[in-house]
Amino acid sequence: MVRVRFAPSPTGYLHIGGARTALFNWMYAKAQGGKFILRIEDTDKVRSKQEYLDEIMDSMQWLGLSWDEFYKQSDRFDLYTQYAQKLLDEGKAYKEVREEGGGEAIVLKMPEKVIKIYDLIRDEIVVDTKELKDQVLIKSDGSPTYSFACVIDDALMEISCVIRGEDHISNTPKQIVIYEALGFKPPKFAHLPLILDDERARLSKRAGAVAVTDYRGQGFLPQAVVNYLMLLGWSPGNNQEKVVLDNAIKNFSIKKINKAGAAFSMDKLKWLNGEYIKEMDNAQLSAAVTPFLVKQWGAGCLEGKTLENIVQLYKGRMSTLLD
RNA sequence: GACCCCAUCGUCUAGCCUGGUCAGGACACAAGCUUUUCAAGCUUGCAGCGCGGGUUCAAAUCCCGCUGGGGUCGCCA
Repeated sequence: MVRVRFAPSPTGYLHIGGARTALFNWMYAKAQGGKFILRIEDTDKVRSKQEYLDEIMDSMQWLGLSWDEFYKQSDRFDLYTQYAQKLLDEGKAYKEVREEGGGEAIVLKMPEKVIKIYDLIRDEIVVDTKELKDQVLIKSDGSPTYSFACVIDDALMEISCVIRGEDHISNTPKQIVIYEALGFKPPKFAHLPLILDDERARLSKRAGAVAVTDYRGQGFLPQAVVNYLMLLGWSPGNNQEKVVLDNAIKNFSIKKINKAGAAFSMDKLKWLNGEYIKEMDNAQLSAAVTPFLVKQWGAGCLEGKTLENIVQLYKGRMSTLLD
């Protein structure tokens, strides 16, 4: 049974890179007849915010990425503490008193060995634990660290393949050590290439829109965003650009995902969006455009047939609903 | 800096695994057609295997090195 998850932390809005990670997980689950799990990694009590959680779920729904199961790590703190205690009892971890502020953290001893990661996209990645330090499992405030909670949840939720961004490659070996200490079998991994801006640097705010909601606000259709995102690092083959989602799912294969980072192109997204706009009928398009008109000019400025006629006129030249 | 990942047109990519098709498509760009004009549409064009060594009759494709880019080095996730 294929079980995959998307695990955002509600410390910010859902950005376009996260959205693609979610999309690939979702497509893989659909393609394999598996389950797609949304797990909120809200172990950082200070930075996690309800408004971000709402925005993340809202963005995913807008994109059509529905989940089969839902969990929040903040509901599961007892579990993490239990497993940490177990490692303590087995002598695999030790307590460490924090110099400032006090409090005891639980830290995993790093064994000496060579770790092999099996990555579906990159094949085998080998790392010597000599490169790694002992890992904090439970912070001195009692909350689990990212890696510890992540490993326990992935194991307990029986995640078959962890599909996440390439920025997580370097903490994969640390996590494998935790799996082994706990006696869990590590899942498969697939590390997605990162989405870069037009200067090939990591996507950041100055590159324009980053949040999924920004694209929504700028008049992009969810189908276009989804279509564009799946083309970043993957191709359905046979020279298709405008992809029917069901066909894409049918053709989806993790092994065909690219290894190299992909630069985000607003031009191509706009073109795709225009293509989707052209195929909408006037009534649909009028309805889609109305919220933007209301926002700009107030309610009731254009309605019914008049709007449909105008929309008909402009359909060919629009690349976003804002136009 | 250390460790890890990566490398096909400006950009996204097909091709790479199982060497032998003028390296294919798309966005952008340019020109033309069409159009009262602008878009759209159609046609055409421009443009690429980072470099150097191997292996081979033959390398974008396999191997090594270099260069370049990216990622990670938190009691953040």
